Amino acid sequence: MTARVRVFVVDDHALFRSGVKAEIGDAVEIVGDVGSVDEAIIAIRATKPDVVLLDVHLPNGGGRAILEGLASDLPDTKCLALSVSDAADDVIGVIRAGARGYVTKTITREELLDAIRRVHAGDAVFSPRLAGFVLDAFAGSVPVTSDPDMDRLTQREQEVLRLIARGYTYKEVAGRIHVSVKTVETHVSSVLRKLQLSNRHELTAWATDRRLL
Amino acid sequence: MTARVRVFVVDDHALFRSGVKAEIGDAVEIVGDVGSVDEAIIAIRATKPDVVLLDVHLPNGGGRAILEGLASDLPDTKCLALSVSDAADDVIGVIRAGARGYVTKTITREELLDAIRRVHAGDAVFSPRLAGFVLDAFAGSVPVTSDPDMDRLTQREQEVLRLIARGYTYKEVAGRIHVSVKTVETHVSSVLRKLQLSNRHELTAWATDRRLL
DNA sequence: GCCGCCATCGGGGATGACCCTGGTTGATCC
DNA sequence: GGATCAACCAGGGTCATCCCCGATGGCGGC
Repeated sequence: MTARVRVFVVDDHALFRSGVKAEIGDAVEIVGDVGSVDEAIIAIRATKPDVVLLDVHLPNGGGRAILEGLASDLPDTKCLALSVSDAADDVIGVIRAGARGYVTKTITREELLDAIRRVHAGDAVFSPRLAGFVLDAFAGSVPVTSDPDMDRLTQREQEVLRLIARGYTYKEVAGRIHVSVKTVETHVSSVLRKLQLSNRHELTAWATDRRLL
Repeated sequence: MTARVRVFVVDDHALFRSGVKAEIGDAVEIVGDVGSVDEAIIAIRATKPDVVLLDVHLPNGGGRAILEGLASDLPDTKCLALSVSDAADDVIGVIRAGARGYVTKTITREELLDAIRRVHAGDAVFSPRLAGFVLDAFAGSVPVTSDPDMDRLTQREQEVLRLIARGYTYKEVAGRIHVSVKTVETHVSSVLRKLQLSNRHELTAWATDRRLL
């Protein structure tokens, strides 16, 4: 560790930024810290830090807005998300936007320093429990079929549901499973009633939500 | 570590399997080891190990074939890929198929034991350098898109598009933007024509695809 | 043997979706 | 001043969607 890693801190709580500086300022070089999305994009472009510690929840778009604002302008600047949240959506969203790691604020000083060094070295760092979210989302992993709602549908109803949700008309579904349009209507009715939906658009949304397509 | 982790080893080189058993057999319980895809699927179903050490390159489909063969039958069995290859395609392929980690064979005994324990605990484990591949593929799988297609739509058309894609009826859209149903029809027609779509279902799919909702 | 559930099919009807051919207004550009 | 375009609106038609009422035959439980 000849040259200290140059770190930039983005968090809307000044107290938290002070804390970070006090805790790790001796081990890394804090080149700047701001509390808003707009300031962050400008200052990060200017200082070109090695690593950005990025709060996920910020006014005006959060950490994702910064990642998207920077786009891929700074290939040598890695972003490490640092958040109180361990919600899957937050993790996946910020990783999708380009963060190279995600750790929660419960992290210790040593763990944070290690995470910063590893991200700087090109590795990806996660609080262990969070990595699973990313893998699940990535594997497109879905199936885990135990769907109580889905189980209440008959085989035929599930078949029709899938086709309808993909946007086929009743006529097309009828042709595809070789029954009359009227039969398809009956099945769709049953599906809508059982799932307490009111039309095929809600059905599409329902299916998309569960990744049944 | 009261009960030892039950580990199954799949690798087409018997010598390597012997090596693994000799190295870590004292710290974990090796419940079986085989050298082919077919044997692996049968034996893993039978022994229900906690963790499967899985070689990526095997005759007849490799580690992916085993992951797909097991599907999600064994939710409590985690697979850790163990390979000589550090090629991005290998890493991504096997993770997509459902592996919970990927380490190279250059790993030390202690690191391997740690990886096994962490995978067993539900974490995801990577040789540091490889994690980047997964993130790249994941982030890259969704282009952030500034939309040339979208730009060809007028302001009003985009507004209508968003509402239609969310499943609102023409009447509801009309009420929401305070114009007549006929006007909505006109806008929808223009949108469908400009985007070369044939109905509102395709429009929903189009919008979902670009995450405009 | 009756009852319930499933899959199949039908008539009729109300409403929605989509297309076509029109029209008016206002802003902008040359 | 004419051309162009966005935004607005209308009539009329076809087909899709979704609901109401049925019906039949099969299959399994009690």
